[in-house]
Amino acid sequence: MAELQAPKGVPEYFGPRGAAFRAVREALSLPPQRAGYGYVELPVFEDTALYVRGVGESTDVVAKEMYTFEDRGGRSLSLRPEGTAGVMRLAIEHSLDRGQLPVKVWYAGPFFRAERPQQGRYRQLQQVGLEAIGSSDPLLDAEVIALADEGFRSLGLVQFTLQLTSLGCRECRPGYRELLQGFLARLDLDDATRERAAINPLRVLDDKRASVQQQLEGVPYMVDHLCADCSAHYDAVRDGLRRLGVQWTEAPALVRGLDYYTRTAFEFTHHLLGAQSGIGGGGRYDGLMSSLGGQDLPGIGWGLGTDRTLLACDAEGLAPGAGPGVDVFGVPMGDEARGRLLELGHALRGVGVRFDLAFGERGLKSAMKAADRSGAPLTLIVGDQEIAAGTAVLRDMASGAQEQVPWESVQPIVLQRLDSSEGTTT
RNA sequence: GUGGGUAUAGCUCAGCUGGUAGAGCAUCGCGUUGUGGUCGCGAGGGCCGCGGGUUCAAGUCCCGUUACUCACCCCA
Repeated sequence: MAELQAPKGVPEYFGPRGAAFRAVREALSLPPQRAGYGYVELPVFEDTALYVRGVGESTDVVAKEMYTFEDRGGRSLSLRPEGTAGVMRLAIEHSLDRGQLPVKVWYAGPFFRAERPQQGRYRQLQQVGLEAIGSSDPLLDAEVIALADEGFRSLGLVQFTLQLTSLGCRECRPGYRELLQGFLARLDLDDATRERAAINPLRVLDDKRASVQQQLEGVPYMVDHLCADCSAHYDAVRDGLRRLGVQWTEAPALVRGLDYYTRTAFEFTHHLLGAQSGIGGGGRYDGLMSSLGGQDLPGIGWGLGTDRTLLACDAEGLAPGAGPGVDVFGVPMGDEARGRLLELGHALRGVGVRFDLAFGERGLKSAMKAADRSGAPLTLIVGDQEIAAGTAVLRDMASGAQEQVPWESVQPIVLQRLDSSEGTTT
């Protein structure tokens, strides 16, 4: 056991796993990029008050899962537990809300929650997120949802469901909330649940315990008590999803852990993941910006779990980012050959060929072994004979076929071979 | 925060009723001259998580502790 270990609950990715992780992140962030979302790089920590006001004081995320600390100036800071609040702050601070609307941004990176770790639940979790601020068009909701769906599908995932509901607005939610609290008050619940029912009654709906679920028979749902506007909005969202060919399941008991959600709320659930099955989720947050001191602009967004999406890929037998890391591997015999291959490789990289080289003084055999392990389809072998003849040996690793190539024509020939074997990537 | 499980080689694990440690994979080398993947041979690598106890003797039994892990809670 190593003396120094990574902090508890922090996943690390390296080797093929690192490639897979990166591939997942890219796949999830590609749809937003193609839809005109701009990249934002956000701070990893913010003023604690931002999360208390934005995410909600009563949420578990803020109440007991934040990494909060004081800096040297006595300011209370917190590692970001989610991304939306930070984007709102950035948009307000830099007056993005005064410009072209909607403001569409995406981001990716680590978030932090001090939870007890388990499969798919980490203290440092990775997300790809997106926010669209300044439009309440229900078709935007549909598009936002479709962009998430597209990301998952582009990885080859199919064993997941989109759960969809509407959480109402400040007009219809209070009435429903009272109705629900009235219902919950008559149930036999433990203290903790009773308290939750008082603070955020919606939360009780997705309690997984059978003892609670049995009693929820006949509970009123928000979707059945939407005001006319919310109801029309929800209909239009569903219509948009139909146009985009996105399938969903009505999930009236769906609850989001963050307080700011209004109207459209959704979650992507993977069927093969066990307890931590949510691979992404989001929704509308029409009152959030004004509550943080900005204009009263509506917004919608999502966060997709990069770690969990990778686990979902595992579960479905998918291997994102697999394949060789380089196209050509250099096998030198002798110092002069190594130096020449270093130069040649540099030039090859310049035209987009991925190249690696057997560094160090090693024998041909061992260098060939390294070439094999690199996965490169082509190997360039150079020794004294080749130097004398002004050539290099180009070996096709799959077939074992070798050819003498004039030094000056190595580059075009390599490009041609890579092109014809079509196994190239960027 | 609440419950359960597991800690032995880099990785995956075996080690039955206590007798001072094994396999597969991986790594490195060899199988003669400048050729990888297959095959054969060999080598390196372990305070058996940590601390205490029982015993002539503990990887093995008991207690504690720490870490990991799964589930609840919560969420990505």
